[in-house]
Formats: sequence, C-alpha cells, structure tokens
Amino acid sequence: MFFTDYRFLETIFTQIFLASFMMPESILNSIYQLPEDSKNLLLNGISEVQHAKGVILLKADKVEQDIYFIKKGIVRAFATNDDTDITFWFGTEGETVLSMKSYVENAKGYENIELLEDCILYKLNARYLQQLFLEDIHIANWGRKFAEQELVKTEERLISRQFRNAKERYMDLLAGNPDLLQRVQLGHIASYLGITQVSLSRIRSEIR
Amino acid sequence: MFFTDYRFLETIFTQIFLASFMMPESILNSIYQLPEDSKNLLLNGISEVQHAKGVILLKADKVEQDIYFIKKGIVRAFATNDDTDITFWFGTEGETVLSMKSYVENAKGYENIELLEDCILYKLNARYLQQLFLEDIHIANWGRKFAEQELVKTEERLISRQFRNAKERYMDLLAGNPDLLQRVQLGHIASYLGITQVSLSRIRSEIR
DNA sequence: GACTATTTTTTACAAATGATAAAAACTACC
DNA sequence: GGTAGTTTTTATCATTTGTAAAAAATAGTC
Repeated sequence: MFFTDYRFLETIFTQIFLASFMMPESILNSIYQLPEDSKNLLLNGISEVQHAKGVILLKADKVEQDIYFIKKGIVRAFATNDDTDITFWFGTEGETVLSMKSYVENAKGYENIELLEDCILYKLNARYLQQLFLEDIHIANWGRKFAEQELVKTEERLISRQFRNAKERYMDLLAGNPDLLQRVQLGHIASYLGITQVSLSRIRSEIR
Repeated sequence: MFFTDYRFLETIFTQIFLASFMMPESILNSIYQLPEDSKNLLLNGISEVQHAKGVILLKADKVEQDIYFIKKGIVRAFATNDDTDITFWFGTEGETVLSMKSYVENAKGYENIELLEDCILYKLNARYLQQLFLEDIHIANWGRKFAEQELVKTEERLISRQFRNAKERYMDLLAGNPDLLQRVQLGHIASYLGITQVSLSRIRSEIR
C-alpha cells in the first residue's frame, strides 16, 4: 500500500485513538484505576444520552447532581451576574461534567453547563453514585481522586492569574489546548482567561 | 456574682468555645461526620507539634505529603516566581494544611506554607493516611469531602476575580474574615486578593 | 526611650485593561 | 447567492492597576 498524503494516516490513527479513549471504562480509569467489580457497578448506572448544541445541560437555579462524561463534544461551565456571564471551565472528550457546588453541598449552585457542540454524553445518576460512595471503597477513592485533581487544576489557574499577564495566559492556553481555539468562540475564551473579548482581540493582533 | 465588665465574660466564653472546637476530633468531624472507629484510626496517627512564627512548614521543592490541622495560629500558602511570591490561601484554627499538588500527584508542588504566628498543629503522617484511604471507606469519603469542599471554595474565588473588582473583593474579605486583617500583614492580603500592596492601600484610603 | 528594621501609605507616572461604538468578517439559512 | 444575524476586529477614550521611589507609621530590640 502506498500513501502520498500521510495526514490521511494521521487522521485514521487519531480517530482510532479517540474512539478507544472515549469508552466509559477508559474515562473512569483515567481518573483512578478501578477494580473490575467496582467499575461494573459504576457502568451499571451509566446511560448514553445525546443533546444538541446550545442545550443547557445543568442549570444554576436547580439542584443538579447527576454527573456526565463526555463521549463526544465540548461544553462550557459559566456563571452569570446581571447581564454578563463568565466561562470558568471547558470540558471536552473524556472529561467529567457536574455542578460541583450542587453536587458537594446539595444546594443550588452557581454553574450552568452549556453544550457548545452537539454532544454524546454518558449520564450517571447522582443518587446512585452517592450510594456507591458509601458502599464501595474503591469508588469512594475514585471520587476523592477526581476532586483532588480538579482542585489542583483550579488552584493552578488561580495562581497563574497572578503571575502571568493576559497575553501569557493566552499563549499558555494556545500551547496546551490548541484545539480549543478552533472549537470555541473567542468571547468564551476571553472570559475563561479573565479578560474582555476586546482585550483578547488586541492580544491576538499583537501576536501575528 | 457580679460583673461590671461583660467583655471579661465574653473572653472566657470565646476561649472555651475555641478550645472545644480545636480538639482534633472536632476538626475531623467538621469536614465529614466519621464513625467512632474510623475517627480513632485517624487520631492514632496524629501527634501535636509546635513551630515558631516564620517557619516554613512545607516547601515547594520537596515532596511533602504530611498533613496538618491547625490547633492555634495562622498560616499562608504561597507560590514563588522569580523574586515575588503570591499568597493564594490562608489557614486558621480548625483548618487543614497540606501541599495539595504534592499530596495529589506525589511530586514536587508549587506551594510553600509559612507560619504567620507561633502555631500549635496536629500532624498526620501521609503514608499512614494514604493507607487508611485504602482500608477504611469512611476515611476515604472523609478525604473525598475535604477535597470537594476545597474545590468549591477555590472555584468561587476564581469566579469572584471576574465578577467583582478589587475594592469589592476587599470588602467581601473584610466582611467574611474580619480577624484576618488583624492577624496578617497587608502585603499578603493584597496578593491574596490578586492586587499589589499599593493598590490595596489606595482602596483602603478610599473607604474611610 | 532611641535606634533599626519592617510595614504601610503616598505620590507621580506608565502600562494594561475596560467600555463603547462602529466596521469588518464570518455563518446560517432560505 | 443574497440577506440577516452573529462574531470578531478596530478605534477612541476613560479607568484601573502597576511600578518605582520616598515618606510616614509601626513594631521590635537593646
């Protein structure tokens, strides 16, 4: 066989890789290695759902405790204040989506989750998960690891706000998540970086 | 009995209250209600230590996984970059101190912990705790709850950076933690708020 | 109480970011 | 392929915040 365009091969490999990664087992295991039995308990509570771009999956004014894993698509978490909203998190394939405040405190949260593309999600019932936490030590540790990892990421972002200026934070994002820029509109990126869209546009024009 | 100065009574009550709250059991229980047996397992690993103001309890360039509970005193977590350091967390009586990155990823972290007063701490060995996570489901859930609660607090701070300007953030801190201002020098407060000390000074002069 | 070191405030100026509005570029859809 | 709606860029000006250096206030020590 003879390929003149290696990007064709690359595309195929990428698709195979993504397809394998986005099985619910792999998503679960990427957080914490679970024994087979525990993994099956979790998988029993999972169902696949689809929603269109623009759907608000979780709403700030409701107690939303179900959690989702992204099989395909991209979402943002945002909080609102008066007429503005700010995006404080993006989730893509393989990541876990929940309203942390709602999930943790069993009360109305501050976060809305909006689908930025048509999405395929694995849904896990909150009540079932909470029950598993109390019954299965591996699942309890899986939940612990998840929260710990998210905490470190959030702390690092808080710190980078102070040490790095807007342009540097943009460059960091560009380097670490180049595909995000292709998939998400710049207004959301700007608010994720903690600046206005106009500022981001200024930064982008300085760079080229 | 006859008191002419009720502040005397108030002081006594405050001391009784603080003393009861700062027992290691209460600190553990304030995160998550533990059964007696599990609590005793944790308590078995705890010893009381004292360190003087100025001591660096945890260092960024070491893998530091022991965790501490503050019986008496106040500490700050800071990260350094070149010649500047920024404070991103304060801990006072009843709070839990650890190098989250080190603890989570078993690698060198970004955080230093400095004692801002002479402190009395309860120390819990990391290896012992990690073992308990794998053996006791209640302790695993205690660790999960701790990380979840810290995560929500950190997310809320990240979001407030965007919605509230420096003066509002200072007022929020003043309202929520009035004693912090008495116990911590303003340079640290400024960096916690994400501004320079000069900016904070400006804000303070505008307010009176 | 005087001296030193540290912390906080003040001042003047520079740089970064925000607000607003309008133009340009891009999308979606009939 | 033209039109309406959305997103991004550009321009101008105002405001906020940072930098640097000096003065003032405070705390610590002999």
